[in-house]
Amino acid sequence: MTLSLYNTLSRQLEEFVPLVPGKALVYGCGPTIYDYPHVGNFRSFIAFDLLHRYLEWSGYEVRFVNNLTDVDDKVINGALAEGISIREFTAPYGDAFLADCQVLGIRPADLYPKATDYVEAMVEFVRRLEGKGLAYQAEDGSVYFSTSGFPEYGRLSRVDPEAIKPGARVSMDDYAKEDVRDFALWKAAKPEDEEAGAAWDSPWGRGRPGWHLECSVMSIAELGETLDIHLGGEDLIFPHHEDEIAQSEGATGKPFVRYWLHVKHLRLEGQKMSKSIGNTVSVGELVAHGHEPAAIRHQLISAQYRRELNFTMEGLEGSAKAVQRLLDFEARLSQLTVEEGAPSTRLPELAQAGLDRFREGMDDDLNSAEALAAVFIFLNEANAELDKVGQTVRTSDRTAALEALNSMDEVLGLLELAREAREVDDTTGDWIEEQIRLREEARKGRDFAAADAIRDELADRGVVLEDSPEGTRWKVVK
RNA sequence: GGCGCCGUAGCCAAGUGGUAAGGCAGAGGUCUGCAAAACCUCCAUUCGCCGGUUCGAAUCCGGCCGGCGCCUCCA
Repeated sequence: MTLSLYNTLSRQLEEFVPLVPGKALVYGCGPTIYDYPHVGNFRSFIAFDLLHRYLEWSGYEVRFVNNLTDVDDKVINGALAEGISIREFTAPYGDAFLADCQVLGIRPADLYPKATDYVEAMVEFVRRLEGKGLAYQAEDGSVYFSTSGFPEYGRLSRVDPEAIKPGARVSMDDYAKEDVRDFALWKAAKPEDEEAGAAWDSPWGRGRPGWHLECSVMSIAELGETLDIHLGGEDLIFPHHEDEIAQSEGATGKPFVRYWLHVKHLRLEGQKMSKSIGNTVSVGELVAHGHEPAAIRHQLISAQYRRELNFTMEGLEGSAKAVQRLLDFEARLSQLTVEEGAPSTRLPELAQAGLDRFREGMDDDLNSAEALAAVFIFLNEANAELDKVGQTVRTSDRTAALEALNSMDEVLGLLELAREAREVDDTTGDWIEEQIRLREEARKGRDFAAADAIRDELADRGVVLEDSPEGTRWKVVK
């Protein structure tokens, strides 16, 4: 089996065949940093991360570029409102995005290009389009893409070019362009743009790049004229990605992107999450309310990226339990007693079956729900096997089980986050061990009230004790 | 109006022609001083509704009902 991806361009599942064998060039449309990101945004970025991780897991050499859009209308308006430059205005939002990425265990991209660092290349790009007769400067001083020169326009979004006519939703009044479908490549600077530090010199006078142009130029600059995979939220299909294709292919004459993947928007408690409804929730807010990052990540990957997913607080509680269960399973495996001569178990066979099922799920257009199920089926069967065979197993059996679990987690990224959240410093660890010793003495003296008091006190601090024939274990719970 | 998606148990969610994964919640049991963890058993004869195709459909086709997205800044 090989990886299949649903390509928005063909509206079909296609086998992933990269341009250069063994390598994958991936571009993710990142956030416009005009505000703090919310969990809805992170459904997309975690989907990007799943692809990033899975490609690497599958042996591809991946170059992953995730841009930050730091100049557009919203950025400029925000900067003006605060009386600062766009650079000052966007900095905290860009930092917040990267910080939340780290909180959720998103593997860093190879590069996070900012649009404002590529303005020269953007100007060059527009000149290139001009040279091909695909760009014109209108009376308002802005430069537009000439859609009529690109017959393929509309192929991605399947919008009928003829259907886009001036009407209720698209007004021609505000524009000097020749055709409603034409879009700005370069916007002539207004006094406000100058004030916000969002204007650059160009052959067409002072101005700033158009939003769609930014992604085309950054992706081509960093990945080449044809890239393998371009990611984004479903809202970007039209017009953003449609326009990217038109510009890019218009300029280069080459296919721009081989696979277009779009992530479905997240719902929150059954409702669309949006700033206008006022129901957005940030990662930081969730964490502040005691929800651990691993649980947030779990819920965000509990459905495949292309399916509807309803993010709920109830679901988050369930996700936290599921994460704890993974952790308990790992702890159980780690604490097994190993002995070379121990009887063989079904562990290696179960581990292999789990990995196979996991791969099958992920190969099927990154079906993370299926991949997650594979992990839990393995967990259930391995636990049952261990209940049967007891505490002592062969070294190779334990290793097979642990390696399978951790291998799957290299893609899911849940255990690594959960472990991190439960780290305890040595002093605290020693204190906990001492409490356990005191409790053990009380138990031996059959003073269960004293023993339970110690256990309760630890529980209040998030430390749960588990008695077993091998002694008392402790764990941190979230 | 145009393009598109979805409707599976209390909740979340796989499965897209061969007789319903997984997670959470719930009930009973084993283990335990009691717990915790784990395991065992149970928890949708049924997949929005109605027709059709088929030996066979949650899966294909048609109709209806319901929910949602994009078309406008939005991951």
